[in-house]
Amino acid sequence: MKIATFNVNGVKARLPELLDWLREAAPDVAALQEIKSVDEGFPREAVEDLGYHVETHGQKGFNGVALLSKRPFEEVRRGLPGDESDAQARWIEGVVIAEGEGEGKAVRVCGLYLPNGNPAPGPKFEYKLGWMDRLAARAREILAAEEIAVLAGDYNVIPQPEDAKRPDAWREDALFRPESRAAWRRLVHLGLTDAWRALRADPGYTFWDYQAGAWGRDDGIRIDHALLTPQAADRLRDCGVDRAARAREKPSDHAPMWVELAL
DNA sequence: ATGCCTAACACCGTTAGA
Repeated sequence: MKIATFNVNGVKARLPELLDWLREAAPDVAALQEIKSVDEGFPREAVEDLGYHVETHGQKGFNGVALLSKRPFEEVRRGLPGDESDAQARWIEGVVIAEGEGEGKAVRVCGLYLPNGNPAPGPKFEYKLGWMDRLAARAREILAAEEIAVLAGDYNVIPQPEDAKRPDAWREDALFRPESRAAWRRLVHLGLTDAWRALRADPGYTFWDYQAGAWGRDDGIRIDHALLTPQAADRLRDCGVDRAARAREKPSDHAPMWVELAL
């Protein structure tokens, strides 16, 4: 089962590129971030025509997440628990039953768009760190359930210096500040596996700024991640970044990242 | 030290992204 995450930077502006990628990469499940659309504005029919079930959690103007799956969703939850006053659409999770011999295996897929947090310090940075605390709390519950689960999305965290072409340029940035990286480590150390870090030694950048020719110089950062519960990590077979999506004429500034689980 | 791009909203610029 192939599970992918893709920050599309506007699903309406990115529709042809999204559809081409879905056809070529053919993920079984895809988590989308920054759909920048309300639920009613999501181009649902075009995606359904490719054989996907669609679940959205959108808002007006910015943020917004969605889950796509070739198999129907058994259960969907919208919004990260822990703060009733949080109106930002950054979390959606669902369960799909993997195809296979005998009884199918249930896989929980959580799609997340972690706050950017700039400028730091400041209220946006505090929101980011608070959101990461709530993420850890939800991760603890998921780990306790001992499920096959994947937490995939735009984490807006550069975990380590080797995850940036120019780490010194990011030292003061909310994506790389010590507080953000410490919160990332607290999350992973609950018992999750960073799929890329587990399988690969090469950089695995997933974001290149539109500005200053970052893509042409491969001046990227690795901020889109898939974290796996032990039950999922046991089944991890492969992972990748679809760099071809970033090389297109009208790309998102992120490339899709995916994991393949043996199910 | 700042802008460099891009998308959305709603205007003919501002906010947000990272």
